[in-house]
This record gives sequence, C-alpha cells and structure tokens, in this order.
Amino acid sequence: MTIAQVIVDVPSAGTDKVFDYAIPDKWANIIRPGLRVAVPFGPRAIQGFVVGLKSRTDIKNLKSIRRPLDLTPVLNEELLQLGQWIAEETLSYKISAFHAMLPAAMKAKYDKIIRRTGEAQLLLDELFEGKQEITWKEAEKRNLLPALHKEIENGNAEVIYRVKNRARKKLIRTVQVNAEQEKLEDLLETLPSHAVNQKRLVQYIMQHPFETMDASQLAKSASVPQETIKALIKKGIFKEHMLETYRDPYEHRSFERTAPLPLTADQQTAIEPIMQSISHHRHETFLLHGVTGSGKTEIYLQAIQEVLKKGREAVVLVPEIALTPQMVERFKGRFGSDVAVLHSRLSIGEQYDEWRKIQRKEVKVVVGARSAVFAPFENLGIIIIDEEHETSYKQEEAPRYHARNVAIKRGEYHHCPVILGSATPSLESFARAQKSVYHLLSLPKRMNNRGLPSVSIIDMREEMRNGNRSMFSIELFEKMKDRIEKGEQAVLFLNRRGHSTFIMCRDCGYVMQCPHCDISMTYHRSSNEMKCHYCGFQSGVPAVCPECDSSHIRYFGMGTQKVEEELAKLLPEARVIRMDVDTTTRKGSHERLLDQFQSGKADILLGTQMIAKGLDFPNITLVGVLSADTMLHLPDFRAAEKTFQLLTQVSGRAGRHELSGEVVVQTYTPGHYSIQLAAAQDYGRFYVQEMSMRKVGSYPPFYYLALITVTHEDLMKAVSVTEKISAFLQSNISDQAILLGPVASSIPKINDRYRYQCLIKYKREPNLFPALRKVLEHYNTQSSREGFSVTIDIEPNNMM
DNA sequence: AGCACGCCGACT
DNA sequence: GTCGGCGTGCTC
Repeated sequence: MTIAQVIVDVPSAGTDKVFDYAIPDKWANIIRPGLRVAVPFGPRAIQGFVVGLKSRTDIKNLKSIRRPLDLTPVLNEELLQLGQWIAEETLSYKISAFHAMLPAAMKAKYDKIIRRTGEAQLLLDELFEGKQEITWKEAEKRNLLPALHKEIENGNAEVIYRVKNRARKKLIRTVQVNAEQEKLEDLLETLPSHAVNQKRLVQYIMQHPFETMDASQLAKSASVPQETIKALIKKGIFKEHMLETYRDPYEHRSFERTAPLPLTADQQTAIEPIMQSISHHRHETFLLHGVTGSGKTEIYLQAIQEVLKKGREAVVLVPEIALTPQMVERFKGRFGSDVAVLHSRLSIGEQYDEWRKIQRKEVKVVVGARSAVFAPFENLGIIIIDEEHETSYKQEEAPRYHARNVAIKRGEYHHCPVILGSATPSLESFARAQKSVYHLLSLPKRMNNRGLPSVSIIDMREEMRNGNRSMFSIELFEKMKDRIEKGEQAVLFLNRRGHSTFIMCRDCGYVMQCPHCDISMTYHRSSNEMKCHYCGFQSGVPAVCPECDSSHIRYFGMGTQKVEEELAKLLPEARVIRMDVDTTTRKGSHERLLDQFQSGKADILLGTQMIAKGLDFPNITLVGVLSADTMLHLPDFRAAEKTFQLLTQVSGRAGRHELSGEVVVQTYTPGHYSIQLAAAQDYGRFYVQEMSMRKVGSYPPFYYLALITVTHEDLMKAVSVTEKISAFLQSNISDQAILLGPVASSIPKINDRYRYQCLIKYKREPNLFPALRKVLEHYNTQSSREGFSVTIDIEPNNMM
C-alpha cells in the first residue's frame, strides 16, 4: 500500500508537520506529490498538499484521502522544496508558504452542512423545512442548533464537512446547428405565433449560417435573450458545447509590436556578461546599476529574447505600484501573447487563469509583482527584479519572504542568471556587489546623451525668514506658472495624504489622537473627518478643544488634499489631478487618472509614493518635491536611504525625452547628505557615507536583523512576555550578537493592542533560528488563548 | 485553527 | 441533579 504524506491546511505550530494518509486504490495512479487533496482531519474535512509518498507508517488508525482536488500537481518538485525552504527561512508554517506560492483561488473554502438521515419525522420536517439538508450557518441564524444537536445524537441527522474547490474554470457555451434547412423551415411554420424570439432566431441562423458560435454572442447578434437559445437546444436544433476559456484582463487592448532597439555602447557592455551567463547555463546574480532613463528595460527585453531563443522561460518582477499598463505594454509589445501578467489588482479568477497559462506552458514570460517569483515554470532561463531596492518585494505578512532571496534560490536551481536592476540599489545589494557576491554592471549615462535634470534645493527656513509662509517656495511657484504658460506639465510630490497631519489646540497643546492607536489623527477635508491611517478609525472634527473647550484649534502639517486646495487658490488656471490612496481605490481609477494626465487634460499631477515610479511622459519638465524631510525623520535606520532613493526616483520623472527637466526640492534640512547627494545624483558618494553610518550603528549590511514583536491588549502583559523572550534569547546567542530591548514599538499601540519588541543584530548565529522557533512554538500555542501575538520578522523593512 | 472532551458554577 | 461556561490537548 502507498501512503501519502500530507501538509494540512491548518496554520499552527502543532500541525506544521507531515500527516500520513492511506491512498484509496481508485486514486492510486493520480495521487502524487504537489497535488491538493481533501482529507479527514479530526471531525472535519480539510484541504492538504501531498508532499511525498512512502510505503509504510507507524500510525495506527490511518485514515484515507477523501478525494484529489486536482488532476495534475499544482506544485512541482522544485516548488515543494522551495516552500519548505521559505518556511524555514522566514520562521513560518509550511502551509502558509504553499499558499503564498499559489493563486488565491487554490485556497480552499469549507462549508459545514447538516443532513437528515432518519425516516420522515414531524419534528425533522419542521427543522429542515422539508429539505434533505441545511447549512450550519442557516441553522445557526434560525437558532436551530440545540434542536438539531439532539437529532444528531439520536442518529437522525449528521454533520457533513465539505471542502470546496474555488479554482473554477470559466466556461462559455457554444452552439452548433444540428438541423437541416428543411427542418428549420418546418419549425418556422409550426412554432406558435407568440414565439417571436424563437422565430427571429431561426430566421437569423438561416440567413447567417455558421459552424460553431459563442451562445451569448449569437443571442446578441440575433437580438434575442439567452433563454431563446436554451429553448432551441432543448428542441434539439442546437448542439451545445461548454468550452473552457480564460478571463483576459487585457482583452480589449491591442499592443503594438516593437522590435529590439540598437544598444548603446554602455548597454552593450552591460548585457554581455548576462548573455554569457545565459549561454553557459550558469547561475549568477547581477546588479544592474543604471541611472533613471539609462535604458535598463531594453537590456531586460533583449536578455529575455535570448532566453526565449534557447527555449527557456523568463520572470520579470516589478513593484506593484509600477505595474501600470505602460509597463505591461513594453513586454506585451515585444513578446505578444507569450506574456502573462500577475498582480493583485486582477480578480481572483483572472489571477488563476494567468497562472494556468504559465502552468500549461502557453506563455514564456511572466511580468508581475512579488508573488510572480513563484511562476510555475520548469525551465527558467532568467529572473529579473526591476527597482530591486523597493520595499514591496518583502511580504509584510507571514510568510515574510523577500522575493530577491527567492529569486536567487530559484536561479541556483535552474542554473540561470538573476538580474537586480535599480538606479538606487539597496545598500545590502550594492555591498554584495562590492564584495563580488553579485556581479556589478553599470549604466552611468542617460540614453541619447540626455542630461540628468538640474536640481535646485530650496531652504524653506530661508523662505520663511523672507516672509513666504506658503507651502510653495517662490522658485517652485514661478516655475509652475511658467510651465502652465508653455503648456508643459509638472509633477508635485508629497509623501503624505489627507489634509493636515494633525490638529492641535493652541491654548493647551492638545493633539487629537486615535483612541485605538498611539498616533495622531489626520484631518481629511473632503469628508470633513479625522482619520487614523493605521486602523482606519474615523471621527468628527471637534469644534472646540475636548480638553480645555478653547476654540483655537489649528491645523498643522500638510497633506495632498491641502496642497490641492492651495493650488486652486494660488493658481486657479492650473488643472490638477490628485493621485493618492483616497483617489485610486476604485478599480481602474489609477489607470484612468494617468491616462487623463498623459493626454494633456491636466497641467499638474499631484501625488504620493505611487507617482514616483514608472511614469514616463514626454511633456513633464518640472518635478517639485514639496517636503523632502517627511521621511528623513522617521524612527528608522533606513530613513536616509529611503529619502535618497525617493528623491532620485522622483527627479528621474523629469525631462526623459526631448524637453529638458528641472527639479525643485523643498526642505528644512538642506544640508543633509541624503538630500545633497540625491540632488547631485551621486549614488557612489551616498553609498560610502551611508555605509559609515551603518557601521557605526551596527546596522545592515554589517549585521542581519531579527525583530520580535509582542502585542497584547494589556500593556503589562506585553512587557512581561517580551522580557521573558528577550532573556531566553540572550541566553541562546553568542556574545557576537547584540540584543536590544525590550522597548515599546515606535507606534506603541495599534488597534487597541500594545506593541513591545526586541531586536537582535547578528552575523553568524547558528543557534538563533532554533531558539526563535522555540519562542514561536511556546508562545503561539500556549499563549495564543491568553491573547498574545508574537511575530518574528527576519530582515524587517521597517521597525514599526 | 476548530473541535471534543472534561471539569466546575448557576439553574430547572 | 443537569446545562453550559471555557481551559486543555489532539488532529494521520
């Protein structure tokens, strides 16, 4: 007998192991590693992943697999191994890792029903309303559970657990005419006179003969309702076929094919080692450091072309917010229908279909966000990560994996190159390139000898001293006016949405805080409400100070809404588009706003983070950064790096084509090296300077970090558990490692839960991971019911 | 995670 | 005496 080893769909420390199941004979040829199966688990039925087969087991009362949920494995041998590796590296459960690697449609839904088994009885008839079964939910709602419980005990009803497979394929109904011309004519006469639709449809198909046709399209063309077609199917006039199809998110778009562009000398030099690696079937990680507009994408495209020529496949990762139609167009334009696109703005069904195209080998290239790194290709020839420094490549929920590490792992397996591209590489990557762990490739110049935009730094303290209390410096204001007159476009960047960052009482200093989080609330003018950007709590705006009843309430700080208002006042002739989370929540709104801007329906694009990337519009000649300091003062050792990256990225939006660009950076700390060096577009010097800061602070890339966060509703409980964990870890690490804390998190309370944490900085600590594992096992099983949550983040993006 | 089993307080 | 509160431990 063969036994299946199964990882069950229960994310907990106690169940994070293999469970053995017997394979019923009828499934013996189907059940293989990588397949999803429905298995009994305690009283329930749940989903599981087969990870292996074996011939014997010590388990006494072995249960059997109920049924397979797939016909072919959804995870191949490589991905099964990769999942287990991710679970180890990120200290998460195997089941969570498997789910992260698959489209959401593969995650099973469960339902629970009560079915009657006994003979017809008066009471049962009443409970079931004459039906054979009712859902648990319905029984709960109608408060029937106590009565039903008795019937279950008496053996008149049973509880059935069902695993629902959500991975549904979309089917379309097609029809073929299954009747001679004569028969149709007969029908036309015999149909009753009121059957107008059927008559019209028969006439239509007599005039427009066809082989096979999509039923809904036929209904539309003949202008009859769908039911008419069904009626004729019943009469045997049509033969129907259900045809499997894909939900195509780019159905109504056509992409113009592009040919490879001639490479510049710099591009040629950069691409050469990549081509070598491809042709020698060799794994190597390249860091492609190229200034904005230096033509990195063309290198990607030509490297991919080479990979396709060799009959292998390519994965391109792009930050989620940069996955604009513009970006997709570049790949679809070059490789046409060989491209699948994967990102979170697709519906679950669309994601599943794109994934199936990859699995069935109908595409050769995948362009996608973080999770596309798991594309189930079996013959990978290259993995490209564009904007490799982007923090969105690290998943913020468990499993907290970094797509860069996963890509390199897969590159090793497939013996293929991994390209990390950026104008502002993360310090970690650049340091590895310096140590020749990665192979550094540089593109120091912009394409076609276009100069980098000129950057001027404006000291806002100086403006203030000169009596300008507006949010725009004289220079920025004049330049905006100038662009509007010339019909050119400007981009204004502010890393903060809402209207005012906080409101404060001028008499007593009261600042309105979120009652659930330890953070000040942001004023939103459009809805006239105070919002907490952490938990979403909203409340009205106080007319008087809740503390001292004073009416002197002032609005401090500026957000995008406030800037929009100011622009309307100061530059009423300017047409402004605002892009932030508040204006782009609806599906497709992101794309629509950018289209409007591109087609010249606005002069100024005002926005947050999301406009910093990938915008490539020829008419932008001015970029204004309203406050370069907002990020710089965050309690984060990467604040300077993030500021540098952001300023460099934003500046790169200007003057990418014929017109030259200018950038105005407003700041209260003009002397800071991250601002100065971003203005000079001098990555090299920034790297040296920032590395020395990191060394002094014992931060990455000199040390690795592990952040342990404990949350609890009760402050004292959170503190004491963090202390215990910290003491335990201290005794399990060497004196090479540094343990900091316990300290309150930089946001000490979110959603009514207090947050305490400790941080470990380490270099080589073989005992650390086993110790962390123990912490999780202990606190997540025993204490979860006491309301603790303990999370461990290896190499955290931020310390909050 | 769910669910059953089991051991203590407040009711018909 | 029993119903039901939720603490404990198991699920192949």
